[in-house]
Amino acid sequence: MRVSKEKAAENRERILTAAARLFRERGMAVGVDELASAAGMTHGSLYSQFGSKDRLAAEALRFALAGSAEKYANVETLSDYASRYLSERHRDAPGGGCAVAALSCDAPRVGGPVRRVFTEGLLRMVQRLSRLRGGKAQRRQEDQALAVAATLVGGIVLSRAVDDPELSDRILAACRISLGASS
Amino acid sequence: MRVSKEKAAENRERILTAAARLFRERGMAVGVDELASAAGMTHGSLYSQFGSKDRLAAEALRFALAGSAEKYANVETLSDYASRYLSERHRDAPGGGCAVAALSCDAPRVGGPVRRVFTEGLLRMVQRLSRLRGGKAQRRQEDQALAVAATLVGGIVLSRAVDDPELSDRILAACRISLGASS
DNA sequence: ATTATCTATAGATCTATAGATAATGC
DNA sequence: ATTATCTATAGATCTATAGATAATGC
Repeated sequence: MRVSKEKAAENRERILTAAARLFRERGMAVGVDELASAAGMTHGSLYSQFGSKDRLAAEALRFALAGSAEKYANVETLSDYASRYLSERHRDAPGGGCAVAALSCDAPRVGGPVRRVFTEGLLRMVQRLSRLRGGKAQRRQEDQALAVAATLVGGIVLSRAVDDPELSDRILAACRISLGASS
Repeated sequence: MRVSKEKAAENRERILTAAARLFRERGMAVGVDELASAAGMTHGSLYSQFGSKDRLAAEALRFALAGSAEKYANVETLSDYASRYLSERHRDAPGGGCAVAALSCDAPRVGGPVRRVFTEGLLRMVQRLSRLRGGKAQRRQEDQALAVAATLVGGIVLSRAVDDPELSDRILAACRISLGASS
């Protein structure tokens, strides 16, 4: 049964919202059927809108990255950025968190568009970080921002990976301190 | 057809060797059938030896981690460690490289034994790193080593994830410099 | 007429198990 | 007698497609 253009666009956004969460929580291992039912639809509909799981993943990733960029738009210092990024809160909510961190290990294993969008997302993050830095030469700033991004992503990824909560907290704290955040 | 105890142990090691490589290359997404055939066996045999895919994964991960620990045993400075860990060579050979980096995103999604072994592997890496550091208080040394490990893992993971070779090289170089390695 | 959605299903693949086979090790 | 391995298969799940349905938008 066909729905209105309006309604269809709304459905599309509901799919993207659900998919952005599920892909971040479970990586590419999430199934199309679950993606569809999480958005209250059947997978058939999802295929007629996106064509393939990969294309949906690429769009959902773009959607997720845009949301994160917005969240960090008003951060003014590297210390603030690190405090927020390397927080227990961020660690415990991967479905709403940084998609670069969530999909960093899946990215090399998937092809084409998803990887492209991933790379663009990382670059945006690095450019944001490099602007928080002091007034050195721009190329040098960006290089430093790349290393900062590695510490951020590595820190949150490892804090989620270990099965010892105390160690997990310690990882976050150590990375925050290493990046000059207060605690 | 039964084989000798000797031959069976040899087969077991061949399975572990193949599995350690495949799990690092493809994460938990690799299938039991492929694991078996990469070791020149059928999956039935693999099940009678390991019981489940998860148990095989845990053993293969332990095997992979032991191999990496050995590789870095004779490294004497953090600078050397970083130069080797964050090398193009390591990036381009995930199947033989650090299993902590290769499975860091899968770890939070798998349960029990695999995650346990992963955590132990990270701890061993951190202890190794903390001993390369100067003579500060031990706890503080370990905290710094945690941040160093995050930069190492984040750096190699991101360098593998992006689809731009030049950017990939830049990530590695920036992290090496950030950790005090020469180039 | 167009099209968003659903139903049904194909075809592949995945983990796991049961039972047969055949050589070892007692 | 034990057991490492293989064959065959169960049962679930996965991605994808074809065709029907029914409401929109012209």
